[in-house]
Amino acid sequence: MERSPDEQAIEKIDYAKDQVIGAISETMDLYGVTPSVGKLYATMYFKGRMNLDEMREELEMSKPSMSTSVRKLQEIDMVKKTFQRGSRKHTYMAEKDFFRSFMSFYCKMWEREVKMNMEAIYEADFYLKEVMEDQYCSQEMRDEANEYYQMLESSKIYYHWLERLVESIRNESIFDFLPKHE
Amino acid sequence: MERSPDEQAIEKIDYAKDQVIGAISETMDLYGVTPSVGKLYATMYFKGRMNLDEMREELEMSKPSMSTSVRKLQEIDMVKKTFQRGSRKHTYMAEKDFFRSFMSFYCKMWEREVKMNMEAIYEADFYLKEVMEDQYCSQEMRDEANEYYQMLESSKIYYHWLERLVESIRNESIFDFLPKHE
DNA sequence: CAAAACATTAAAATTTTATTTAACAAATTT
DNA sequence: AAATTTGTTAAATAAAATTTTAATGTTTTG
Repeated sequence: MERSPDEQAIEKIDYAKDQVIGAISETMDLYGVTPSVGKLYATMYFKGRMNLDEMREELEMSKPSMSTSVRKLQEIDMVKKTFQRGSRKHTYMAEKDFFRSFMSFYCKMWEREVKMNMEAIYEADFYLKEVMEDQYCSQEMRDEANEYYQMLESSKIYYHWLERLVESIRNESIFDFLPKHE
Repeated sequence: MERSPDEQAIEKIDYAKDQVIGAISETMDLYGVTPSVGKLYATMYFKGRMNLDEMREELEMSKPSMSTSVRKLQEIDMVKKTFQRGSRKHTYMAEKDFFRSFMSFYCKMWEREVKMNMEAIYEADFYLKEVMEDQYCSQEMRDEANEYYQMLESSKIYYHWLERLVESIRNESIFDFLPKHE
């Protein structure tokens, strides 16, 4: 069975793409997505823009599944909705700049981590202080409260650092420290 | 029903701890662990060292469950095995320095991301180059191969940057740029 | 070295999460 | 405005992951 040079080329290109698609979707668990969502992103990475039917055909999955997957990808800014006139189908495009995905994702996540934990700490601080300052408590109780208070106090250093890390990513000053091109 | 100052203090301290435990375990999805693993870590965070039976009692779960949870936490360096003589039970201690957990976890993950994707890219490059240099292929094929090649080429910039980010965390030069204490 | 204590693995059960089919809603075109 | 196309939600199913009970292995102690 003879194959033309172009037919061989198609095979090679597909193989090349599959390698990269596999690696991307496998490492995308870091971004908290399932393998199939990862595979969708990686597939879109090699395509211009896609509508839901094209995704469904490419991944051989149902349309509602594509709908939810693409929304998850939009939430973490890895896919953008594109406005294509002419067709009335919604079209989407993968964010191809990994720096942007990185920046957007980790900033969001780390901000959430800081916010939730700081709120909890402030609440906890209030009650721990009450115990620490309560003259009618035993010394043991006040010591225990103080111990936890100090732990939380030192964890604040980390959360503030994380806040500044996010800031340095948002304002891109991180790239002064670590340039994109070395 | 009268409660003594110490009884009230216990309640307050427990409430304070629960706030923080809730926040930590809720945000620990970032570290790719389930809520119950997160809750175990957060619980251990407030205890000195614990053995499996103490964990089981505290979280009201089975022992094998604690065994697997604690192993997961060890894998991401958030829990260390401690050697306690006297008792023959294994004891474990939570890593309380969030900087260390951060550094260890993200370095490992990002290194894995770089390694897997770079390997895939090198493999892909090989086949894409073959197509690009094949004189018998149509121009369209060669162009397509080249297009993908360029995409991968530019993604390498990101992976190399990630590599340097990991390095700066490992050698702690990141803290020259962003000191722990601002 | 046998018995006891503890931890881990294996299998089963439960729960959760992902996916699909089917129904519904929204929008566009005729 | 009716009909058609498209997208999303809801309910049902399937798949995967977590948790438990039961069995096994390992270490320590008497």
